[in-house]
Amino acid sequence: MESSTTSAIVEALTRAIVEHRLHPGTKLAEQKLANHFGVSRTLVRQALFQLSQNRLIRLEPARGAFVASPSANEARQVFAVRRMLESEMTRAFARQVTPAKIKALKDHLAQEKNALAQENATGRTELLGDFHVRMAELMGNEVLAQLLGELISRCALITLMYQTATAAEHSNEEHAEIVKALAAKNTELAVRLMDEHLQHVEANLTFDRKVPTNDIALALS
Amino acid sequence: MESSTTSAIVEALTRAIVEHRLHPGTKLAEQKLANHFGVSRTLVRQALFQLSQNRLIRLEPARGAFVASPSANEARQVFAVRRMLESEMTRAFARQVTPAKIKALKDHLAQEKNALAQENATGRTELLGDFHVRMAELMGNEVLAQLLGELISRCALITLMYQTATAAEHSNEEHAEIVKALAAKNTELAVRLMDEHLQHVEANLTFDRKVPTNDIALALS
DNA sequence: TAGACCGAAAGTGTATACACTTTTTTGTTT
DNA sequence: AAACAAAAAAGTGTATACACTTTCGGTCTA
Repeated sequence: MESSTTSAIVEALTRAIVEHRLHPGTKLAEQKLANHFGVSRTLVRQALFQLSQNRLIRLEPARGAFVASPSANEARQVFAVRRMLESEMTRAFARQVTPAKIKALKDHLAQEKNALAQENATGRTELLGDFHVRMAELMGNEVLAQLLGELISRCALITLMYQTATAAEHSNEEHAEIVKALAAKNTELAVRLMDEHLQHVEANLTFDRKVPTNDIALALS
Repeated sequence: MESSTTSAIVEALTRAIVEHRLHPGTKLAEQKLANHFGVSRTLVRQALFQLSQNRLIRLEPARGAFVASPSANEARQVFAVRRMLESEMTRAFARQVTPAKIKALKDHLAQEKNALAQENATGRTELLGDFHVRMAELMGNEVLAQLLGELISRCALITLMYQTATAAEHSNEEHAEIVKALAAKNTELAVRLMDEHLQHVEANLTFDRKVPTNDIALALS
């Protein structure tokens, strides 16, 4: 419709995929997207390539782009990596914890509570993921923060698809407990809580499928 | 010169950057690259975008592509992440170790020794990095393997630039010790050795600069 | 009716064209 | 000779053109 840059297209498609307006397997034809966004295929192709790097779509040579359908197995692998990475991150965080950092995390917890009240599935999941990224940022390690962000967005599709509202609330409570342990400088408790937390999130994912629309124009409107 | 696909361009440029035929800050003009590879700018742009995702180059809007110059600070962050990730990976590996997996690692150690003898800096560094990726693969976690691969290639520029031959030999010995600890099912020893190993690698990086050529055609020839 | 074959339509992959921006060169002024 | 300005050159960003591949519909055949 209106003029858009590549990153705008990426964002629009990301939202549509992550909010399940475009469901796994849907074909994303370049010209249709180009028409919809009012740009040439050139920009659409750039956007699609970027999305394929984020694993939100998969690019098949000469066949086109399709919304990704991450497998349960991949989800398990992602969570295994997160557990490895984040338990150690928690330990490192505990070593260099300060009152200011605790405050920053508590502020985030408050935001989470807000989002939970609003019943908005997308914003909810995003903020719950951000808690983990926030920790990385507070440690001053941008590489870690970015990596974790990618990892979380990589399973966002799955998480979003299958996380229930009560599970989300549970997450918030567990985050709070982790912060409490960190504030008390109880390193090993914090590490254990983080590990268990991630196990819970993973365990709460249910791998049934729903059937959303197939129509690109409708999904993006 | 001859016809090439996008990935061929990516590889050629990667090699040139990683082997320091193209040094940090060098401008990579699209048309010049296109002429050199005998393709249109379209393919070159795709390759450049891909390289920017790998952090080997940085893309400045309307100004072009430049070979990246990773900072010492970034290198430290990358290594901090690797220590977090890989100490836990080692622990997990120890839990599910089998004779076959030990054999696979030992085979890799032999390859490393070979590469060391050949005095080839690039192949050397590549294989030393692969040891870590190999472990991830043997655990059956592709996500972990890929992530680690990215992480290692991300600091490949730095590692390659600053790692000496004796440091490389030291790495090989430390790898061997790690494998020995794993074979003996001494989990905590293996974890500690891995952590120390990464600290050693990091400590051995020296952040002085050399001054290679600036000429694209020459560097790629 | 199922399946193979053919042609049209749709779609992707690469090259090229052109507008706009940045950089370099050149000429002028102080 | 240094500083500035304007023009030219080089380069990037986006659109379009066209070749080649895949997909789809229909027809023919067993």
